[in-house]
Amino acid sequence: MPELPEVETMCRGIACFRGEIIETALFPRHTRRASPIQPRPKILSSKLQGARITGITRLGKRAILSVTPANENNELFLIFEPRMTGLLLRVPPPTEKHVRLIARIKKYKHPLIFWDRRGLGTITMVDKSTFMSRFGNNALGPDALTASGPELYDKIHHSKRHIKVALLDQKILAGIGNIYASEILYAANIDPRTRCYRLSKDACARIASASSKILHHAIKHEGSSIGDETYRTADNRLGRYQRFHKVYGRDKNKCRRCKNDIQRIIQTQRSTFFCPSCQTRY
DNA sequence: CGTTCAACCTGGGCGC
DNA sequence: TGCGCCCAGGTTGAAC
Repeated sequence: MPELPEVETMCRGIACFRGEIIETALFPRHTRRASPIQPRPKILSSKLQGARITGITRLGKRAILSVTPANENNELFLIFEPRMTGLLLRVPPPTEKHVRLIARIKKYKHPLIFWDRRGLGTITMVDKSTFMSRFGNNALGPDALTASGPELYDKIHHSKRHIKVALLDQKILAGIGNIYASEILYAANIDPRTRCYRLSKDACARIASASSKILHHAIKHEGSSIGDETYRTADNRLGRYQRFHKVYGRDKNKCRRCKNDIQRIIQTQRSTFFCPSCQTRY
């Protein structure tokens, strides 16, 4: 679910907790352990108890809380990876059933909650050096909100992959997922099946600029909420950017620009939406 | 080497 | 109604 705009909105929604102290951290049910570096709930609880939240930032599609444990000076990083259905909430969750973390915050009536229906999301904690090696510039491309055309061109001009598939690769640009990849390519007038090496510097500049524009616009409208058990803001409201989608989920509808049919195709097992007449293939 | 694919999960929607 | 199947915003590591 959450891509860059949704995770950015979550981070802004819980920004009030910056500087505050975590009283207790409970893990009421299993949270998937996707990596051996992921500390067990017991360890997480003890590190978080009494810790101060010193920063709340987004890195690609992850939300990062910088925390300083009660009896330590070193800063640790608590990393939330929502994947498909994870939410960070500061109000009561949609159901109690899928609550994965309850962090009581001093001075606040409601705790910080990580809620995840499908349970594919992860919560991990690392020190600074592990953070840099796992999530630094080698592991992640430049942020899709601010990346430039030349940066994108450098990353992809040698590649045979379809541009849509490359945009989903977090090492190329960080933050783009399946919804915004389709929307960005529509805005840049580029067919998602175009091979990367065929894209000119100018075309890469159009993609970078469309990426920045669309993601900023989506943040302004607090992300995209589609379907029922869907993305919510930290105070449990729906996002509104789905109203602005030009192609995603609009197959069998008409292109708003040219009135031809929007098409849905499958690329590496995932849906891509585009307008064959507005988006040119190079 | 670059690229693709199955697996990780739950639950809603659909056809029979 | 109910069952089985398909599908969904992401990431990873194994397989090709």
